[in-house]
Amino acid sequence: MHTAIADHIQNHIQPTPAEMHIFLSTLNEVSVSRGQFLLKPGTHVKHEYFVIKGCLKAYYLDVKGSKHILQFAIENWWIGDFNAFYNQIASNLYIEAIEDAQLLSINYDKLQEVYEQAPIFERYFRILITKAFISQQKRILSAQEKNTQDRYLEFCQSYPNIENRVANYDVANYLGVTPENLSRVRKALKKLKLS
Amino acid sequence: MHTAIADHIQNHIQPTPAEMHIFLSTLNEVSVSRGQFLLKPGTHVKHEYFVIKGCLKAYYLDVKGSKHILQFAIENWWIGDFNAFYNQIASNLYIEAIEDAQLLSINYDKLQEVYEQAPIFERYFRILITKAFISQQKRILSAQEKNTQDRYLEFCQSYPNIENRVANYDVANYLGVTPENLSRVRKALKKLKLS
DNA sequence: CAATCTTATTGACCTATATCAATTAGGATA
DNA sequence: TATCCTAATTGATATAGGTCAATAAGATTG
Repeated sequence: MHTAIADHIQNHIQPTPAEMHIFLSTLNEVSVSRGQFLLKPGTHVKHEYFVIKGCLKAYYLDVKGSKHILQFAIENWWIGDFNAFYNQIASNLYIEAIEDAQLLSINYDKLQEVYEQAPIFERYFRILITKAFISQQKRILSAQEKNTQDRYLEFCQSYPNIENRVANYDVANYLGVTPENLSRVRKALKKLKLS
Repeated sequence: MHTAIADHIQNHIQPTPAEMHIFLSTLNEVSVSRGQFLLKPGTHVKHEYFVIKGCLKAYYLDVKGSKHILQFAIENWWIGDFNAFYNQIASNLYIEAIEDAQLLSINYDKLQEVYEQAPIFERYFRILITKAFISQQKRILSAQEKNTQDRYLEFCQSYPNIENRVANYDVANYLGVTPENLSRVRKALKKLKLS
């Protein structure tokens, strides 16, 4: 039942069976249907989530009320409001299911206990956050040095088949451009492919 | 001599004196003068650096040869090519001293030993990278939702007094805008202050 | 299979920022 | 202090992408 996350863990660290058990026994199963929210702004963030099945997005609304997508998550990704979770403050994110989703949640207090009892999991999360940091850095750079077309192509490569799972307006939003602009870029790309 | 970093560590974790000793004894002192490089592209990255004194910038050149600044570092900041260090691959960054600088370096292999002998330091770096991740996320969002003027004001707040230590063209570069644009923004802000 | 609702596309126009080219202002150096 | 040299500013113009409004194309539902 927890094989997906056990595999994910073993791809990053080598815990003993006892340590693995300590971690896995803290997890809880959660399901959300398409359109439902795992988290809304103002909530005290007690959990982070590992995606077993489905697709979700994390976003917030800025002062002008515009939406900004921070992250998509599909199978084998962690999703959450890392800032609010880490600092144990109220969330300012929405996490919404784009498809019906099954997840595993980890509770903040229980995670602190895991860190005491099985410190190897400090390493697991250190590695995950390091990877997230690096890929986020690439996102900043990409936004600075590339135009919409190149960023869209890059996005399609790093999230393969995502086009079929995520609406174009959400992709546009993630890239920080308007749906209209993305539409024109996609049109230009189609033309290129044909010729 | 190592009090600055010992303080920094103690602000994040509570190691035993023995653990602290293990960590501190792996550090080496490094000095670079203004204009000199701590790291250049193509180098195998063996170290990350903690700034005791001075100011540095980390940047890279994109395919068109344009420069992009990823990070400034001043006293009590860590700086390095985290991607290359973590993955133990060749760097693609320049790290250059903007002021004469004194640093402490930590070696990759020695850090792995520290992790084995004093696992509490997994936590130290997990916390640091988490904070870096969060502040980087704010940088992405800021670039998406704000114009140059608001981003410049935000920058001045998060790096206080940096104006006196960093050239405007480097600030502009960090913000992802041209020096000309930043100059106009600064002019507009001066007018506002006067009236 | 209509009717309705949502998403995507297209067109016309606008704006923030980039680009290119001078010019000015400060620091460093002789 | 005069001379360089680099950084900052200013002006004129170009452009990618935004905004607003109108269709068109898919989905979804009764």
